[in-house]
Amino acid sequence: MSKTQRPSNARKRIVETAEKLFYSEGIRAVGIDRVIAEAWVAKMTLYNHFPSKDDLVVEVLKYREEQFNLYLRQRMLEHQSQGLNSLKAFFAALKDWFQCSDYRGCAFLNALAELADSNPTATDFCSDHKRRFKEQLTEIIIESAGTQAAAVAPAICILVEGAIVTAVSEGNADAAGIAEQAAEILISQTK
Amino acid sequence: MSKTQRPSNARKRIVETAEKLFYSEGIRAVGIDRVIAEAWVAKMTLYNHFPSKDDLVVEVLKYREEQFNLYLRQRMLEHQSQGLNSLKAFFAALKDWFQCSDYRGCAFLNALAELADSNPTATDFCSDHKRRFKEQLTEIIIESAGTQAAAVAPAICILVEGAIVTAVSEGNADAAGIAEQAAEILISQTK
DNA sequence: ATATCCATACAGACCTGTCTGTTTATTATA
DNA sequence: TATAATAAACAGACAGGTCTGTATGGATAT
Repeated sequence: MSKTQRPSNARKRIVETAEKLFYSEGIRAVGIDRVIAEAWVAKMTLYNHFPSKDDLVVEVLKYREEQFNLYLRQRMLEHQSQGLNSLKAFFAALKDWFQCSDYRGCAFLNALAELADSNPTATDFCSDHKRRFKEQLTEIIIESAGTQAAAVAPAICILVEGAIVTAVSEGNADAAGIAEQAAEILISQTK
Repeated sequence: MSKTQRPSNARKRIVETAEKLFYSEGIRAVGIDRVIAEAWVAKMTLYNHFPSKDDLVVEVLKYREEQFNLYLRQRMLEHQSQGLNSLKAFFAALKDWFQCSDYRGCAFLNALAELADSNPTATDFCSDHKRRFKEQLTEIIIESAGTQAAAVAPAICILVEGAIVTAVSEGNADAAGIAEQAAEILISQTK
């Protein structure tokens, strides 16, 4: 435990800056020098907090998961307060995300794509994230459509993953609405 | 046009080797030296055929599309000869693909993820590929389920994209069957 | 005899990670 | 309250390696 600033200010700046750069330009495309320059931090400060870039990447992914969950939850609450059930609110939040100017798909799928086997801790975390995301989405489905709807939860999760990547390749947010309509049809089949 | 070997043997080896390495380890993760070493080619031979690595990447993606189309078509024909209609044959071929030992998702989505804006020609080609893929799949859907099924073609395309990435993050081919079931439900709704 | 290909060295930039030493700010002690 | 000790961050040079791309010269084959 440090005695000066407990959650070190520099460390926070490093993670936030790296998250932004890694997501927007790619992990391999961004060097340590870029991170320390834009975080206004000395190189040794970074290496005092993180043993290596690979370790920084893992911390950045953990931070990204937290921030992403916060973002999605907050957007969902917004839409739920306007009368949408939790599943509709989820898809509305998904569309909000797709429409962000800096949207570049799922950070964890991107990391899986570019890191391959070079950073197993990071890629394992990405797979774990996807499992957690699937569980959360399944709960949302059950909450707004009943337990019998759990039968189509895996299919809806696949729809959501497909919408995420389609929004990237097509450059628009149309996939959110299409996936939502399909999800509703699948759910209606379980009743 | 060269007068010795028209479709130069060295060029072919370069593209095939680069395709294999880029797909399995990532484009940025593989340097030119790796490519020339494993292709048994001199560095100048590579740079005589391709002005830069970015240009090689584009050629590799074009080659990948050809090879992928050949693979999928061939697998589909195999399954169609066993009595499956074209859509069922498509999903069976998709599952075959997922089960390849070297499966690492869609090369074009992976390239979009790691190249970002650093190679616009390549990323444009990836988006174009996805558009072509969507058109082909739509034709398959119409062929095996009728023109009215075209209404759910965009949703089925999203299911397929989702299955492709889910097969990566989950490390198995289950998503193929789940996506297929969902696609059948969506199609049955159009009748 | 012309073009392709091979082998190798090289330039210059960039990469991760280390080292040294200075500054700053908080904490402990006199 | 003044001072010493401690810890964190800063600045910047540096090592060793890898990257892309170029240059040179010799081998091979049509």
